[in-house]
Amino acid sequence: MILRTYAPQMPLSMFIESFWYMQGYHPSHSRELALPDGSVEVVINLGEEQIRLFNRENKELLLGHTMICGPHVDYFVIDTAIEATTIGIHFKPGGIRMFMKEPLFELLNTHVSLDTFWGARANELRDELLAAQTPEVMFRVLERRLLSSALLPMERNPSVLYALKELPHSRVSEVIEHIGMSHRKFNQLFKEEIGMTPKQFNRIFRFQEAMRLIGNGDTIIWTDIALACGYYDQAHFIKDFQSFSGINPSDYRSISGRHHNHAALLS
DNA sequence: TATGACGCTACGGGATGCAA
DNA sequence: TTGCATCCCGTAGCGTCATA
Repeated sequence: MILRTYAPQMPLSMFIESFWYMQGYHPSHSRELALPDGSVEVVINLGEEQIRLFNRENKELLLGHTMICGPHVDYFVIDTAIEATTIGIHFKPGGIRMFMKEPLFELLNTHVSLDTFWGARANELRDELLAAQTPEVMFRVLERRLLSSALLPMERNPSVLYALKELPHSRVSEVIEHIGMSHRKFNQLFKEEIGMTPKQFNRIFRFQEAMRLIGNGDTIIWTDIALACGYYDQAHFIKDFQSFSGINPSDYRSISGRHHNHAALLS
């Protein structure tokens, strides 16, 4: 399998975590659990077949060759059999707002074809990527295309940036009080920019932190993981983990895959 | 259009039980 | 002892409505 990643330069780095390219990923399992991380991803399939996913209710979603994976607080399932060659843009929380006018909460827990928002530009981008010879050239194509389509001025809302920094270890009410907005106004702004409520973001961040610790640890003591991530105890940690992933932490540890946000489904 | 008041819901704190 | 599951209760978070 070939996997390449690239972190774009300023000013794109304010909005985008990384570009990635994957070729020849043929795992033994046919489906993969994708766990919520609160961010948005654009995925472009460079192969022939359409992108195929399944939501939490196991409902099939066929999405053509390009899609936006909206901010998720739910898990979904990827059909790995058709994911032969793909390239993607991993946005920072709320980062995609620089490239679309619509409020991000419309994309919560959804996948939509990229052309819904980008029109003909979506297919033009895919055509240009198909013509590129190497992943490095593709990354430059993405960089150039995104820079030319960004909404100006390229800057982020300071209140939302402050909240993103503080929410993981502060109460929502404290953050809102410091910003000096009414809770309703701030929640509306946060949902438009990030796609979910401040509390949902807080919980997702903690869930992500737990998965990172599980991935890094040789011997796992679940109580330690729970406390380190800010859960009151192991019981609440498990409950939260199941609500976000549909599986319990020990199962996750035994099936976690190519990335801590992905886990192989064996049946 | 923004905000205060209010009520509902979901989450967090705490306790406990069961199985391996 | 550890991991998982469930329950109860108080309250933070969030949505709705009325009002300025």
